[in-house]
Amino acid sequence: MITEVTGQYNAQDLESRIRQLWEEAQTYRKVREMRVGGKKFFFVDGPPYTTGRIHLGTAWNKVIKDSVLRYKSMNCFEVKDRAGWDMHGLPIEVKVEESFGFRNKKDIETYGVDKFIQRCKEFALRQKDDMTAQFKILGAWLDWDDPYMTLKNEYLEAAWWTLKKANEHNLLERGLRVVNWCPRCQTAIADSEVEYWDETDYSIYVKFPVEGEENTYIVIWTTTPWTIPANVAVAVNPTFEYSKVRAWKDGGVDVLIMASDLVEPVLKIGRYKDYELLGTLSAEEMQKLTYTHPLLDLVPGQKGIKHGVHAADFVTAENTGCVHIAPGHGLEDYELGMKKHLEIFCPVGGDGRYTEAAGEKYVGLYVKEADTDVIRDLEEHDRLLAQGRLTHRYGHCWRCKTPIIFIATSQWFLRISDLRDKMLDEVSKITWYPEWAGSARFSDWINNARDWCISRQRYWGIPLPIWTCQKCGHLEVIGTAAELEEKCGCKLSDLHRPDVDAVTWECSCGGKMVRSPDVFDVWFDSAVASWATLHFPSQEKEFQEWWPADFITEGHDQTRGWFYSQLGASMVSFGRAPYKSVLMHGFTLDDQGRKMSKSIGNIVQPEEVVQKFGADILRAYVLGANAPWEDLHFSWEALENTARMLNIFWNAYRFALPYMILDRFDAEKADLSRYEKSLRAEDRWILSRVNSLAEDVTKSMEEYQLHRIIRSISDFILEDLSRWYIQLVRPRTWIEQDDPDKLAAYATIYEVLVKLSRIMAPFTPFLSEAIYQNLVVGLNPNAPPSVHMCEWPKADASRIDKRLEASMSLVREISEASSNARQKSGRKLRWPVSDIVIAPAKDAVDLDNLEFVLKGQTNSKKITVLSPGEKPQMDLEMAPVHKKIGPVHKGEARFVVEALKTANAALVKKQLDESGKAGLSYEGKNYDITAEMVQFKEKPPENLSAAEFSKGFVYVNVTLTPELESEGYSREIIRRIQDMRKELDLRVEDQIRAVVDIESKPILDLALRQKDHIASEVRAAEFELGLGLELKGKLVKDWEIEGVCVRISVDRK
RNA sequence: GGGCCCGUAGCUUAGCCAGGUUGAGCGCACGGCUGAUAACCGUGAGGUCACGCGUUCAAAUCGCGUCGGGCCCA
Repeated sequence: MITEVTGQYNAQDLESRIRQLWEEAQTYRKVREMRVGGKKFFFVDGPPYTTGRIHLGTAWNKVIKDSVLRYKSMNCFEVKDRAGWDMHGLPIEVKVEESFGFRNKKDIETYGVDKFIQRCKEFALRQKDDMTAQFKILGAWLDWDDPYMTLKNEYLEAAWWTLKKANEHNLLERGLRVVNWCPRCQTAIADSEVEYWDETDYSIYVKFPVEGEENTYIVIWTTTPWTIPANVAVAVNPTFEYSKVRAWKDGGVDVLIMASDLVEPVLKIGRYKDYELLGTLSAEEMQKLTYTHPLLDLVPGQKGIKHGVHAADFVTAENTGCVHIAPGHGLEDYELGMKKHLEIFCPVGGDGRYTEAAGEKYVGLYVKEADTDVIRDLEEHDRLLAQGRLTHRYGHCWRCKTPIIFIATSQWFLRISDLRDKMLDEVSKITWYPEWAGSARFSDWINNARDWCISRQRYWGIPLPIWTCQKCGHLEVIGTAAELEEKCGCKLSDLHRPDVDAVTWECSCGGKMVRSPDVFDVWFDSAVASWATLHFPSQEKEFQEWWPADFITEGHDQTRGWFYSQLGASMVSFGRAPYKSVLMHGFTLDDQGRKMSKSIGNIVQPEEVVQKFGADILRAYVLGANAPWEDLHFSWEALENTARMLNIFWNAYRFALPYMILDRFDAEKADLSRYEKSLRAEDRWILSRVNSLAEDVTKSMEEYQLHRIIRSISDFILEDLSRWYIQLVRPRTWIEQDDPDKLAAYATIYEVLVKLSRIMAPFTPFLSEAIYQNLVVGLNPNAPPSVHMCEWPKADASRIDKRLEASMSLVREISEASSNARQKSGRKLRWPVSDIVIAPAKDAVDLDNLEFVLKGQTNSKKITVLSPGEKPQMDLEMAPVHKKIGPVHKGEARFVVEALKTANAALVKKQLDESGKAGLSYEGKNYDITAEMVQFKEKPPENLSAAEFSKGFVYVNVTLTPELESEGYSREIIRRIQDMRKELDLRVEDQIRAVVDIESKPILDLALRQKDHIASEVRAAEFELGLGLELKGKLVKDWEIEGVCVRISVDRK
């Protein structure tokens, strides 16, 4: 049985009710089970990091995922949908460190690595549970009971296995490299973990003394004075010309060498008064120079290093055109160093402090704080040409925000750069939404791909499964726990540090195999998700059946993140991309397009939105606000619009229920096929529209044009269903007997609502379910018990009638135009008009049996459609053309103009048409005019009010007749009695007693003509209409109709 | 310096891939409707579709360039 719903759409109540229903009925599990054996759809959830709180962006992300998966499931796909969690890495270490007040690695070691790891694990698991609850509130149907977690042994093995593969493919390498280094976390960090923002640093110009030339210097510039002790070379651009100048300043004279184009600005900065050019040097000649380190006496490590000049393309025409090279502290420096066989000198330790190699003056100093010491020493050595401050973008550790430094360290690398071309090839095979996400953005990123530093000198992560022999250097990469057991004969219950650190065995050379103490870069964890989630490598079956993934979707930040890391890991192990299609979505920003951040205080929590509006409204909003790949500017106002739209849908649903219940609507009556002959044109129209909607949504969904889906649905609900069909169908629901016309309307509404609930199910799953439960399960206990078990409603082509749809939209336009015309002449819609004339300009207007609809909606007695170009009889207006009248009639011109005002325009036109001239008279005098002296304009006659529509004009005849007036007054009275019924809170079927007293006799007479009609419309069993009547009953009210006082009393019978 | 995206009414946006009258919502003003009604409808004001050049019969849409914003890289 269908139950009546009362009150407004209350999303919170509805959603908690549905959530409970799903839980009790195990709906999610049953939905997934029923699709087993269907075509496979392998989705991999990009694992959110277990921060404990979801934010709007993660909410949007999961809503997209859920909508796609629900859609696929309704399309009978067997969906693989394990949720995933990214649980290792520095962010959690930092959180745990904070909770204990730890400041560095030593504190952790003192506390105990095993306990620290345990805390990290507990922390991650707790956060995961919190976040799961938040995602569930959104209605995200993923497999929350069995998610993949990067901290599980099985998952660790997937990473191990992958590294082993990389090694087999000769893509694993240990080497000295300059890496981004966080001196606080004391670990290498990936390029993608570096955050840039403005920082003010020193900007210094330094003089490097040229060997063998008195008082002569090469001038370099740097923003990192602390790297000067590590300087081993100078780079120059091979195409530049350099100058040697003698320059004077207070207290001395120097010979300086720098790029010719930069001499003047540099000397100005150095406050030199004057200079003379001594000669120029080519880059070739520059390279013959050698120089002495400016702080040679302070830095013992510099002894024995030969300092020369080298050519490098990366040198730009900025500053001095001579670049300070410290291969131990810069990426390009390092590469140049490798190429030119320079010393890789790095007198800085992992803690960011100088080592002994930097000399006793600097040892132990934190490099960022040593800048001033270095500058002072350069100054004392007379090697400082100038110093200043400069604000520029500088990299920071994304976790602890410490400015990073570059140092040369020994790390493990995957040789991704070797795979660049193959990767690009794979990228082109993937389907990207939007297309440019792959062809432009991602390809560009891959073009710049460098080798991937996968080692981190930390604790909470997947341990590197690399063991090396302490004696012979033999290297083994272990792929699984079983393999490790075999090697060492021991069994580990947990593969994390520190237990795994203790595992050793004897090398064939007799030496000891010891694990490399590093852990994986956390990006490597999620990189293996697509096979780890299939329990590979511990099981192979699932992997064979499902891999690679059909679909993934993440934000555009993942271009350099998960899209990339997955591709990299997959290339080294499988030589192909691990996913077939990618939807790249945007970021959630605030309403002004700014990032949501704590410092601005503009963060919106999804929880807050759900509390205020409910999950469905949040879902519909984020899906529909804009194209998925664009950034979403969150707006509460827009959210309210979405809420309004769904509320109207709710009202539309609610509208028919009382009538259906009253008429004992049942499964048999709901069967639309019984009414084929009784369907009205408007019924066929809305059925056509809902099927067109299914077609449109299907098409948009195939292209992941999610915003278009919500837009189509919203248009359908507001325009077609609420504003139009329900208005049309209303009077039919008031018919009292079991009339086929009424039943056909019910069946139509029923069909539309049921279909709509299915179309909306992937996007607003709660609301759809609630409506489905009532309408479908309520009538038919054998129906699928959830809307999410239904099949996706394919468009029924036999119901789609594009001609009818086109005609209806014309009818709507004409109807709007006629409202417009009525408004112009002050004729309310409640008052009928005798006729409406439609005058198309060019194309014929095809009303396709909708004349009846048009009559009803325009409240008119007759509709006339003219042929294209034809018009109703028009009044003709004339206007004088002064420019033409003046020269001919001269002094009497103004009389001609006066004459035109009173002349009959039609007659004048006739004369002009026939003879080319017309005679006018003014105060007894006659004037002749020619056609050019007058301009004619057509004007609708007084009784016709006109308005334009897309195909021409609509003319409404507003002439009143007693019949029309009588109807108008009766409708005024009906409406007021209905209003009073409402006030009395009467039920639709209740009968009343009513008395209407009208103080004006003529109007009373008009109303009396419709007395019976009024009585039946308001269900009045007793009805009096007259003058000076006694008002009796519960409710008495005075009204004013068209300036006349009307007193009405209403009471229940 | 390079790559990508974006720039449409006061605000938020659709349309752009596939060229053919810029469409909506919010807000504002006026009017209407009333058996869904703490709703709803109509009308009005408000647009150099960032700017310039080009292709074309035709450009918000395609191409080139400029400016502004964002993200990423260097």
